[in-house]
Amino acid sequence: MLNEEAPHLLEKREKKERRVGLPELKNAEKGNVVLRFAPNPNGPMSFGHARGIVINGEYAKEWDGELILRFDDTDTVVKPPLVSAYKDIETEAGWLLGYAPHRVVIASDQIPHYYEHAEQMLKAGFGYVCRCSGEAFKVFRVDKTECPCRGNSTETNMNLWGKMLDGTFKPGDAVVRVKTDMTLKNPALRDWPALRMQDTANHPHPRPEIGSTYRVWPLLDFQSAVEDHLQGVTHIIRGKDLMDSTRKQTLLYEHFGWEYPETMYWGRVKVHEWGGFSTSQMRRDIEAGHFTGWDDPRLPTLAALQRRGITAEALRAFWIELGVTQKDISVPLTTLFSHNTKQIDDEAPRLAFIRSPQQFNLTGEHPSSVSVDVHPNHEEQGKRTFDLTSPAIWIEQDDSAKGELRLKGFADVTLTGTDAAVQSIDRQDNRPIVHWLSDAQSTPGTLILADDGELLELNGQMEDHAYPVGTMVQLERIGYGRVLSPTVILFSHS
RNA sequence: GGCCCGUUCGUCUAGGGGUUAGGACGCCAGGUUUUCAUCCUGGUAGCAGGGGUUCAAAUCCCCUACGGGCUACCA
Repeated sequence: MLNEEAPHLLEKREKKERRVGLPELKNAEKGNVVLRFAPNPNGPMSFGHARGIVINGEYAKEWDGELILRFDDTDTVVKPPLVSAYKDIETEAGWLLGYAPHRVVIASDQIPHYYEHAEQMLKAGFGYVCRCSGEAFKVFRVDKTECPCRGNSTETNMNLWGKMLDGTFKPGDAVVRVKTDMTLKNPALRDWPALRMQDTANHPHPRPEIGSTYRVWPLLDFQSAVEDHLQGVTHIIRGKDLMDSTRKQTLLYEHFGWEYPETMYWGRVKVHEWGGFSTSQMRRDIEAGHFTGWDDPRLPTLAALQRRGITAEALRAFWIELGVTQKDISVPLTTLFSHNTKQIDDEAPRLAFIRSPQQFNLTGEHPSSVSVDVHPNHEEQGKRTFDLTSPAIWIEQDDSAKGELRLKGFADVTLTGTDAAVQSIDRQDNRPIVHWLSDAQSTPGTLILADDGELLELNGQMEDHAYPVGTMVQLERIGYGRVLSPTVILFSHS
């Protein structure tokens, strides 16, 4: 009866299930999904790029689809590509994804295709060569009036196009525009520029195989639109700053008679601990020697994060959790670190590092050696043994001020002068438990930490170990770090 | 100036007409632990503001405020 009177009351219940993971991909067909991630290779990737790779990559995996890594390297003057970045980005993408991108496309290799489509556009009459300056055209755009070039005949357009190609025109003399409608409500869409000329004689494309070969280059909206069609992209997921780009490209797709892919957008992300870093600025700062390189731990690059020991799994979990909301957000790095802790803690061997080490001499009755677990939750990882036949031990200065201490895993001691008198091997009271080292099993070492824009090198006493470079360890009572050498550890996070 | 997008616990996120508004991080309390780690248990706290539609609004509409973006011969 309820079913007849008020069916909606019964239907509601199942809608309450909470979604886990990424939202549903609209109009997706298993095995027939093509996504792409399209960075400008003007430097290695930074934290924000990871979102593009992770989100697109996860959808590709989920739908048995393909992920295209596309280098949008069509500017040689304002944001010139960095030759080494192509390879770096591809490697980093593979690391982050856990699989190699299915296809790699380099826009600068595709120029002939873009020319073909530009000519097709000119011949079909939905594009024209515009000889107005940028400033002059801005007036037309604001006033909703058509520029005189808009009325060019096909012959005129083809003639002018030829002059762009053969170098009769110089950069700034002419651009190819897509005819939309100068009265469109959104000024950003009015007869937008599709191709322009670049001074590749003085600003050759950094890829030697391209160099100064082309004078005419497509702009992002045109290049991306044509390439997405050529590659059969079905879904575009990118930042919402490109929303108007979608609208421009949709107008072009209508001219060509193509169907525009499904789109999704994410909002702007700021990381509380990092201000605004731009790839171009980082590149200048590195070249000026302000940073040690792209993997300088102070930098928000993927290389730096990887060097610090942030795992690809943690990065993926982090971005998947943020999803694809269009909200502009500001997230703390601690969220990423929390994901990372979950990834590494179970494996990370424990190690002692004594900051501001003070040496004491053990006195009183005690065993000649003591063993503690490599990992408290995993006995199978073995023991660390400290030889105590020689009395020298190390304790952190801050701890030594406390006077009465429990040396972790060993004994209760009382500090007097430079003596550490063993009072009891068993724990007798609730005095503070501190980490310590025997002089015999330790050497001077360094803990490097990136703190508030500074690179600090903390010297101290490092427990001897044979872990290979790259091992993530947990420094007792300090936090996680990555082994850079037997005596140097790069602090990761607490 | 024009146009576009957004606003749910401190932070991030789920939910998109009827929910005790769920989860994660953080924080607090307790437990395990010879690390201020990990792990477990519990607690804390939220629908930007104002109108409207509706029996019913966090959810739909309008306005305002705030945040972000585009309007480049950058991507």
